[in-house]
Amino acid sequence: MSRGPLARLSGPVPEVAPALLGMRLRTRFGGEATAVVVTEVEAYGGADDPASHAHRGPTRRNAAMFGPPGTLYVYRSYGLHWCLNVVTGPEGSAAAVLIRGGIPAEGEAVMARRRGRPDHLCDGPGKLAQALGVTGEHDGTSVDDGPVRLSEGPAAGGVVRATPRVGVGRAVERPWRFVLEGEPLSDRRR
DNA sequence: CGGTGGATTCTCT
DNA sequence: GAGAATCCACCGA
Repeated sequence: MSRGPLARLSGPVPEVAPALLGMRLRTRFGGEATAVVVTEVEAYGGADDPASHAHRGPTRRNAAMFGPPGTLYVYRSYGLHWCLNVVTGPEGSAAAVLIRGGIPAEGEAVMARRRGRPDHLCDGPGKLAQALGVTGEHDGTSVDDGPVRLSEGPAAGGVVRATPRVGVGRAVERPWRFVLEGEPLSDRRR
């Protein structure tokens, strides 16, 4: 991966994460395409980040985190939800960006069907993965040429706000959650 | 080899 | 605002 939209995946993860805001995340399964524009992300480091799944080194679950930039890392959360991350690399460093929220951009009806409701389609990491149809079977695939792809989104004009990460007790001093301000993220507190 | 708790979400009060 | 639902990787024994 050397050029194109994915080139911005290279660099320190706290800098790469906000650069993903405004990008388009798209899936297509069985002829049904869905996509969102990313509006909320969180950066996670590797061994140096006590809040990261990779903090204690490679395991079977987090193996994808150690892959090259653009690798998808999908894990199960609280036993029932899937959460989707994009590895930023460099390979072996296990840095990744958790996609926490977005705005429906394509296939909204399909997303609503998968979610079982017409609203709150992707305003949370578990909801976003469900709406896009992303599950553990996509863990380790590439957002460059896999079933889940990241591409240039609409011109991003919003202001980026940085806050502490959600649900993370350790390393609270790192404001590694980034939100595209002014977007209709409804009732999200925190 | 069993207990534990999490980068969450939904429903009900 | 609180509690339940529900899985499995990880840790301690």
